[in-house]
Amino acid sequence: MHTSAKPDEQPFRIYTTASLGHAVRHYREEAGLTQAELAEQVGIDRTYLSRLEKGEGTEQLRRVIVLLRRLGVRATLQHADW
Amino acid sequence: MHTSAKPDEQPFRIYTTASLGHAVRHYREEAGLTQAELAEQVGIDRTYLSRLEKGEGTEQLRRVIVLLRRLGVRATLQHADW
DNA sequence: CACGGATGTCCTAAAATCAGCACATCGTGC
DNA sequence: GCACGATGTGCTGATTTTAGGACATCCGTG
Repeated sequence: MHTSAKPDEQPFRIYTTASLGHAVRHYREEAGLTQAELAEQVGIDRTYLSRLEKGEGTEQLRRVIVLLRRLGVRATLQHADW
Repeated sequence: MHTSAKPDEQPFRIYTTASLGHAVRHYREEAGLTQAELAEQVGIDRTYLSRLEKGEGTEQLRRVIVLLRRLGVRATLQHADW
């Protein structure tokens, strides 16, 4: 018990807004939150979160970042050319 | 010449819209593109890209994804809890 | 199968974003 | 210092998104 707590999970790769939605749902469920709870905690509407998870793709980045922070998820960017 | 081409770069961690802006600028410059060129290639306005790189934070995720794809950048999500 | 909680979806008004122009500023080369 | 390309920024209208309510659907559980 000195380095990592949940190391054995694959990161999600985000290609589309739909894949973002899947990831958010995964982390939300893992956190044991309902849509209503998470939405309220980050100040967005529940129906909006529902649509986001379904991948409607109209999200504003600012809201997504708040959402991820709340879920303890880190977003990283790196070269994909290999 | 068998595995990776540009392996020795640190990934960018995205905490805020400002850090996204920095990352986009980094990859754009690395690609040798001007704002006008990149903006035109992904179908957004140059002034909008300028503001995005400055971190104004009002972007829609859909546009950001197109931008990253164009720059050959991969976005990933993973647990940050450790 | 009735109930309750969670989620999906339609609709509208209200709010926020984006494009595009004009012009300012910054760097660099001459 | 001037010219020129690249970038920053204020502004406005047109477009798009979001909140919120209402209701449907789905799924466990008793």
